[in-house]
Amino acid sequence: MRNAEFDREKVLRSAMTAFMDKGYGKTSMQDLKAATGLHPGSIYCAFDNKRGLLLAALEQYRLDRSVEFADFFCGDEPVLTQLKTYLDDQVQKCLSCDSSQTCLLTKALNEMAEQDAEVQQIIADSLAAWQQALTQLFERATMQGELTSGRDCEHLARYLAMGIYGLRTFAHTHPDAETLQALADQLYHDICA
Amino acid sequence: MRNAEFDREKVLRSAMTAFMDKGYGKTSMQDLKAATGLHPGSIYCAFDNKRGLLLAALEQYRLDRSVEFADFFCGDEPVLTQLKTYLDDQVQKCLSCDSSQTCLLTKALNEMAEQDAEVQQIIADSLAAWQQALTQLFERATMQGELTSGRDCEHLARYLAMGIYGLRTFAHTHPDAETLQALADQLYHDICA
DNA sequence: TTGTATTTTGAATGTTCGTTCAAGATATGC
DNA sequence: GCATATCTTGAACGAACATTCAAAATACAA
Repeated sequence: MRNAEFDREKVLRSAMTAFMDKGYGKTSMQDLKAATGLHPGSIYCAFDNKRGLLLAALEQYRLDRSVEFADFFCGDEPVLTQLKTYLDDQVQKCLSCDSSQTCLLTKALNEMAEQDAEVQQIIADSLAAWQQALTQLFERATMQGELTSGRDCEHLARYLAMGIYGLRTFAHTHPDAETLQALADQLYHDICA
Repeated sequence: MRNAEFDREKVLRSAMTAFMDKGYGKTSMQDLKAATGLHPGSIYCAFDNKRGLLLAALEQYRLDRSVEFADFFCGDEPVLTQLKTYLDDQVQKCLSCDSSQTCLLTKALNEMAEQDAEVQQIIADSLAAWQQALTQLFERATMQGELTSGRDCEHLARYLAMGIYGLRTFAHTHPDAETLQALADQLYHDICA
């Protein structure tokens, strides 16, 4: 006879950035209360517990990133041109100071791998879906003659994923634009040339 | 009038693996007591506090890795052959199930970046030293004609570092030998060919 | 307007944490 | 063998934590 008052997506996005800021372990319920505007009881009512909120946030993150990804590759420019734009955007995200631009999936993966098998599996599934989308991208590029045929698209996708993971970690110690852009450029070159 | 009874290096290596297992935040003093065999009071006496123990462990880790690195590149084979061996060993470490083979530096960096500036700086310094060693490797390879001259050795080193960072994260979701080896092989090829 | 099912609220709970400290143990110098 | 400086021990501390719950508030159906 009464509906929840809060906006679920807004709450989840707030929780996302809170988790990205401090990591899951160091984000207290007080932090989450401050970030989401929800009192502890409401969080427990809606998401069971802190871990449930993380799971929901991970799912929302996957969704948001999936939409963002589609936007990058919906135009009618050559696929590889779109990929270059995508990579440049990754560099910009690495440069951004605010931590809401880091990847929640890899952050949580690094923090909780081997501690919480279920969370690890959920993250692995999301990352696998991303890699599959990258694979389809290279297949499209091959079909349109942008890539010499006969190349292993799945391998290319994995290599690109590895490069982006590495770029993110690298950026933690070398957050200057020139260096990161040079690395991204070489990565693009090694994959597409 | 009385010396400490424990072996400092052993204690630090135990603490290292404890931190690598659970991460800094989730490793409790009880865990550290169990891992090191030292009672809380002794830890506080020797390292001030939990954070001090981390700092000491990070330093020991840097030292250990530095020695290990030198061992890989002390022979008289071609530098690039040694590098290939080094990379293959990285793959093996990624495959190893026991978490004591993960990199304490990147693990701590991912966990504490932007939360503890001093720790971040110490880690960044260690990683920078590693990258400089890689740079010198490429310079040696160039001088010995294994690499076409005129290449930017610092850029090569950064690219290799990025690749290894990425390989580690990638391994968290795809821990199979073939895939990782293929990525490492391509990384080697892209750098040395 | 009234009744009721549901949400919101925030104080209280029990647990676990990092840290401290005083008492006990022991190696070393005399 | 005695004295003493140092280390070891582990119980105890307050703070912070995730979680619970009963009371208050509120939207909706009738």
